Amino acid sequence: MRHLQTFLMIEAVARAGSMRKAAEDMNITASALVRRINRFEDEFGAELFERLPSGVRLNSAGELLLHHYRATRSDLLRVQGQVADLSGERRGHVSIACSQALLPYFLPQEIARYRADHPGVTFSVHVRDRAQAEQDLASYSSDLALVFEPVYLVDFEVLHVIPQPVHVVMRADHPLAARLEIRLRDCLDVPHIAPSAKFGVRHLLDFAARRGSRRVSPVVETESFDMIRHYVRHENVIGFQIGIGLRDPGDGSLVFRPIAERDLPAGNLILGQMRGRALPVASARFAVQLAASLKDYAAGDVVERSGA
Amino acid sequence: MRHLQTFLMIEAVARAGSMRKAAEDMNITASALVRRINRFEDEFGAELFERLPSGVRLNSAGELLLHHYRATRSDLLRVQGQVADLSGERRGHVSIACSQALLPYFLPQEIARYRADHPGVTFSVHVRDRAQAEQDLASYSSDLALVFEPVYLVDFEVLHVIPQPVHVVMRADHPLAARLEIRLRDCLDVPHIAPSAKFGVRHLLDFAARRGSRRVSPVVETESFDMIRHYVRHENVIGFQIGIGLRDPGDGSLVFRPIAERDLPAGNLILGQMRGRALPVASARFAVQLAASLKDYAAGDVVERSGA
DNA sequence: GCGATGCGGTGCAAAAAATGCACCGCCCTC
DNA sequence: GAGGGCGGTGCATTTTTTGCACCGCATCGC
Repeated sequence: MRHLQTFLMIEAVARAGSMRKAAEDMNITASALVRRINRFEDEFGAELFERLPSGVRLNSAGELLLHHYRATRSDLLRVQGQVADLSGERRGHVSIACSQALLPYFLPQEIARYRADHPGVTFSVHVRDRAQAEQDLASYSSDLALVFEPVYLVDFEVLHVIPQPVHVVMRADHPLAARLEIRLRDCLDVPHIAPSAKFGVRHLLDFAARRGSRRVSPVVETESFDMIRHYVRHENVIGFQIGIGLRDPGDGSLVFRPIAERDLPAGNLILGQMRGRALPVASARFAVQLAASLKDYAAGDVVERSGA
Repeated sequence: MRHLQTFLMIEAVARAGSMRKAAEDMNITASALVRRINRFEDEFGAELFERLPSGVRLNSAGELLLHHYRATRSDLLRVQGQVADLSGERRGHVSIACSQALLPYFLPQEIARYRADHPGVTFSVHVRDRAQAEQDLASYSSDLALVFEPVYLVDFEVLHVIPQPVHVVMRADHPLAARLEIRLRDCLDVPHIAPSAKFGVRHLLDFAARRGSRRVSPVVETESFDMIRHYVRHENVIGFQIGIGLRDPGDGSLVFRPIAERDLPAGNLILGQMRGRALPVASARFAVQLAASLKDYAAGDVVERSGA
């Protein structure tokens, strides 16, 4: 859409912090960009940037305008999708911010299933921790968020919730693998690899450990759950992950066990959107499918998938 | 704002029903307009108009887009107002759709009071019946609506309500003027002038009359309450109006009396906006003032103003 | 202390986009 | 079947936008 080009430039300048850098990003000369910005500021009736010696920075007017622009752009895309939809094309785009646990099994399966019915719909999947996911929604960067234990900002609107107990991941020959029930203290007594503090799983572990006057002290701390799943094969430590991110590899090499609920209450896996926003048709429909699948998952498949 | 010019043209075409007429309205040639529309349709990915031999008409894609555009424009104006506000200018514009009863006394007084504090704020006052007022909100033509007995569409969000009994308006020498209490049947027994069916006052009268197996049969029916107030001076009939639209002229020539509540329950005067919409600062503040004034009015001044 | 560097901004000419004019084919009306 | 109104198009013109060269200014590094 051509009429929003000036806004694209404003956004680029805000991101780059400098008109010249932004001009390079947009493949135009600095002078052209400077004049567009200045002309728009004149028409708009207020400056959007503070001019600093080292460049420019959005002022509050600019922040307000940028937010308006993002809302406008997102709404226009929604309308465009709606129009394509009513002409029977079933086109559209879904952008979703999600926690890492969804990446290996759940989300690929869901996206593939959706695309089987609607091949014209494309997807963006953004891996975000729980705080970033909500920022993504607020800035219209993502339509949907599927996150474990979100921070719950005011603009987060919950579409569906399922409980997710934290599981222990370990090799089949780990001493704890034989236990029928795994207590939190057992986990903390043996060497463990854990995600860093910004993730929901770690947050729950830290909280529960403090309650028992213990501390989570991982031998390896990482931001990648993939790393966790693979590391336990190399050194015989235990890792942590929520059930939906785990599936039996089939060769019996890895074992998952939920941690006793009295020690560590299950966290929530939450599907949400930005409060009050009208989603594009494709995103709205995908959200419905996700909610249904989550419901099925919570109802039936937990045992099968978390068993050894 | 320049970047929305194409939308202005689309709106003009939709209104005119013909590209050539719209081009004249916009003071450009038909060819320029045709090409802008066609180019936009290409970029957008769908036609916005049905091409008929006699001209063009919006299709559903066009309707969707036009709604998006109106929302966008209104939001941009809101942002502009907010920015002006944070620079301390207190500029802005308030557009309000209201029933006729508010025109003679209440609204002028409120607007003047608001403008005394904020001289930079301008107003548009649109006289609308109760159905039109809600359409105005839905199409972003008005920020606020102050209407008697609205039809209550889904997108109408109530900000404040006060009850308004229907009053009888008559010359001081009318036989009913001497009564302490006026019954509905008394009104229907004597010649009367009444507003037409689309107004709330008439709606209440019709409903109550039917309940008593009577009919409202006015000697004059009009769309103007001004007409009603003045006509009763020339022929000795009774008229109807809600209290807020009446004030004693001071010379004792006219008399107002509420109709007995057991015959005709009081209607509601409602201040509202479009559901979920973020109002411009000026409109939001004016709405707060209106709500406060309505509350005061309902609490205290009714007796004084409706008395002879 | 003093160039060197990077910043936003400006004058001017070239390039690109939008517009106006004349005109086409079409359909309906009279 | 002629006339008028409709949307649409080729082409020259006008308007707008862009690129290039350059300015004044502040900062940083030596």
